Amino acid sequence: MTVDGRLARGQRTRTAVLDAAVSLASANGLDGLSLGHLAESLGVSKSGLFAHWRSKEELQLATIDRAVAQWQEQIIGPALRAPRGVRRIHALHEARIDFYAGRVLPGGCFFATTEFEFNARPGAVRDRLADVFAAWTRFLERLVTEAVELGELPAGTDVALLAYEIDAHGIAAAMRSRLLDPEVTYRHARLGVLGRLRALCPDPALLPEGTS
Amino acid sequence: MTVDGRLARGQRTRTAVLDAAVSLASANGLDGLSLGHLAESLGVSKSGLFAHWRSKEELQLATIDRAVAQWQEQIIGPALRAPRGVRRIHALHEARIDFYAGRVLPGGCFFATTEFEFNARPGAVRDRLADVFAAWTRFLERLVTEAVELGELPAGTDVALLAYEIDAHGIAAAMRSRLLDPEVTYRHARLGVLGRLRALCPDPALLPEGTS
DNA sequence: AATGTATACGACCGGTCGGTCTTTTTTAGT
DNA sequence: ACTAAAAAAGACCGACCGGTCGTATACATT
Repeated sequence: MTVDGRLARGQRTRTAVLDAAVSLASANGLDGLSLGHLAESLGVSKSGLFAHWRSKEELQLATIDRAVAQWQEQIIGPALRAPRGVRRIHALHEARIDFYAGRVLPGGCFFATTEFEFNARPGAVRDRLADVFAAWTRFLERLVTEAVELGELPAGTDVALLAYEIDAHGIAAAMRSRLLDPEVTYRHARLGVLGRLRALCPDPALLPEGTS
Repeated sequence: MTVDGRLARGQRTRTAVLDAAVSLASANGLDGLSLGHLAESLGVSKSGLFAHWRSKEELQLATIDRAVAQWQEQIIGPALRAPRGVRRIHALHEARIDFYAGRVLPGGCFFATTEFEFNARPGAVRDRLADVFAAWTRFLERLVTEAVELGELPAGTDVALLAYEIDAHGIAAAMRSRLLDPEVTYRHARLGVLGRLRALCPDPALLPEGTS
């Protein structure tokens, strides 16, 4: 342990370091995350980080895992408390928008940023990101499939396409943090998926009011 | 001039360098574009680049301008050859998709990549990118406004929102080059905007067949 | 062919990066 | 209070970055 208990061994402090890493990486990217800057922002020497993670890549992987955990706690969790079907899809989407709308730091979604960085760079980080995205896609498709099975969406719904649309709308909302009108971005994110669901769902009472 | 005439002064070779810069920057980002790598890929010494551009930032700005020129030649131009209204909007969207679908290099859209990089980094490059995006948004909104004025879209259409949707669909198509199913990406990009226009346009004969 | 000039090149500079190593400080046990 | 173990700190390394400079070379003119 350290003098002031700010960091060092122990799971609690480890996640504190990773939370800072997620925050910095969301703004500057997982590569742009300099170990020196990270250490400085934590009030720690750079070499101290190497006591807990052997290399930068290992810290990057741990950072991804931490971001996934945050994602599950703050987005997946609330969505699963809504009833199955289109209401759960809608709740998930709202949770995503709230999650990013509440962010003070620029850079938008951690995963959108890192995806751009490692898109064309093979390696362990890219593989991990691919796994995360595959799981996220499967989760979205499962939610859409459930809504179809409940009769809340038409039987012929293109599950993969609708899941992609839901995802893409949220990504677009997260990525344009500065250069475009944030009010339009917000309207697009809120109304895009909602309007799509309302157009497909035969029971309008399941979704709140709103036009797209 | 050089021995083999591959580059050096003259507008033609200058644009050749910038085309290579656009290509590399699309994959690795405008910052990740190392002057050493760019020079090596062109068979030129790094210092030779500084004879034509004083600094990396100046070359980055020139690269942006070159990408804009490519954009106008290959996307804006074909779209303007289509009749005003929803058909022009659709033609523009098709040209974008074809443009990126034909790319062999990964990384997707040059502007999407660079936007992520310079989103939160003030400077001349960010300002230039902001200008490009503002002009692009104005162009899209003008196309939508024209379609409304022609009666091909409802009078109450939310121009800014629809323009944003058209843009976001294309961005989403360009960005997910590796980690997600490209076939779904393509379907989403093709059918998303088309379905949106068909839902809004009272005259279905103006648009090709297709479901979303 | 000789010469003057423009130009491309290799070497080099300061700075930052990820990563290692040695030293110093702090903690825990007796 | 003394010692041993653990850990944080800081100096340091090689590699790479953007950028500069002196030099060698190839061209154009006469």
